[in-house]
Amino acid sequence: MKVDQQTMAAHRAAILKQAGRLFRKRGIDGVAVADITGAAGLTHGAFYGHFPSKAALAAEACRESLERSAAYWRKEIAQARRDGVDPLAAIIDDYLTPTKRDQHDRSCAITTLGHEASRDAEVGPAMGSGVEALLTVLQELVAERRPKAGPAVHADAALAALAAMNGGLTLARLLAANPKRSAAALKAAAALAKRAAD
Amino acid sequence: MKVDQQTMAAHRAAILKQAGRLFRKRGIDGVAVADITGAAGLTHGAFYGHFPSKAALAAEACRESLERSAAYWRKEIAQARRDGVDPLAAIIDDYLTPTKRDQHDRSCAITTLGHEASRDAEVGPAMGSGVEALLTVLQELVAERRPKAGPAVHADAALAALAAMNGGLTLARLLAANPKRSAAALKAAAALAKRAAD
DNA sequence: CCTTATTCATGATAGTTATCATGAATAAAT
DNA sequence: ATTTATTCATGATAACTATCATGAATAAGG
Repeated sequence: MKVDQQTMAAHRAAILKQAGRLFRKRGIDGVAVADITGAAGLTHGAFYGHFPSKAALAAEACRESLERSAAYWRKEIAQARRDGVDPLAAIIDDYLTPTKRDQHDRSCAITTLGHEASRDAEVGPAMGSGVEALLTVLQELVAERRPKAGPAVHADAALAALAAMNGGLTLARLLAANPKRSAAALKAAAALAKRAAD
Repeated sequence: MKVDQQTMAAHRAAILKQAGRLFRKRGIDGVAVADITGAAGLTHGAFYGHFPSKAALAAEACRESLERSAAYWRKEIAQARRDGVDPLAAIIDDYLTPTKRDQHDRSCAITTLGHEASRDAEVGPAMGSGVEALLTVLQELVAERRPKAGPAVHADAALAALAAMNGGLTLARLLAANPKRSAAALKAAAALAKRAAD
């Protein structure tokens, strides 16, 4: 049952999208190829026509997830400017929301998949390039705030801010059994991430 | 082939130790029970006499790994005091070392296992209690530095510092393909973690 | 000593999963 | 319209792995 190129492209995109969602939710090892194709409305047989292996899909899904996040950040920035709000604070606060803490499949792939990715020779580097996309966005915002500082300073501030954001989300999840502590982790990490830019 | 209580306790400890090491290196899903018992010098048959399930082992290994880290931090603190060095800076710098970045099996379990753990109802809370052990150590150091501030401030600073440390290690690993960027991540995160305490 | 309880090794078992093989259906090309 | 190429569904296959069952060896207790 051959399908036209358009639907085939849609199938591929659906597989990629569901992979991004399911991998974040249950981890790469926690999801079977059949789960992904099933969520995309196909059967497992369709898979190997689109991707050479599960690892290749994981690599592409990780990169794509992060690039999608970067694009989302840019939208948030534009909205914040319209609202007269600090764009960096808007990004950070949205990243460290209780909602995102609880819905793994909608939160940053660095946090949910970072380590499973960094163990894999194929997936790790792919994810690294996605990380750079996020850092670029942050770096631009830092540069705007501190025009007198050099690019190295901007780059370091972006790295530090993202580290605090990512770590804060991880801690908040591990402390989920104690809601107050978990909320405190989100708040403290957000505050520190903001300081990183100053 | 029954063994005496002492060797049996040693076997159990060996399983736990190897589990901590292998889980950090390859992830919980990436290690088979037989791998762990094998590394401990036993066969898979010995396992279920010591632990009711692999998940139970994972929970205990995670908690134990972090408590071991907390104990290690206390030793580092004592040494730093003898050397007249800032204890907090010593801990942070040691956490964010290139060596620890590269040797996953010797680094902090929060970073290597945090998300695999937080997805599991049994392992996540066990790890949360280990996280609290680490936070307690950091909080004491912050309290020492800022005696005038209240305990809530100390707690927040500890959370923020650990977030930056953990996130910095994650980023450094994902950026490993680019050594300069990776090193910059370690450095920037360390600097920010130190600021968290001030 | 001799009995008993127990630890570990060996060997199933059952379930899962990545990947491959085949064929039906159909888009695209002629 | 007919042929060709290709996408997806169905159905293997071959590993792998958590866990259980059994038995040999032996520590502990009498």
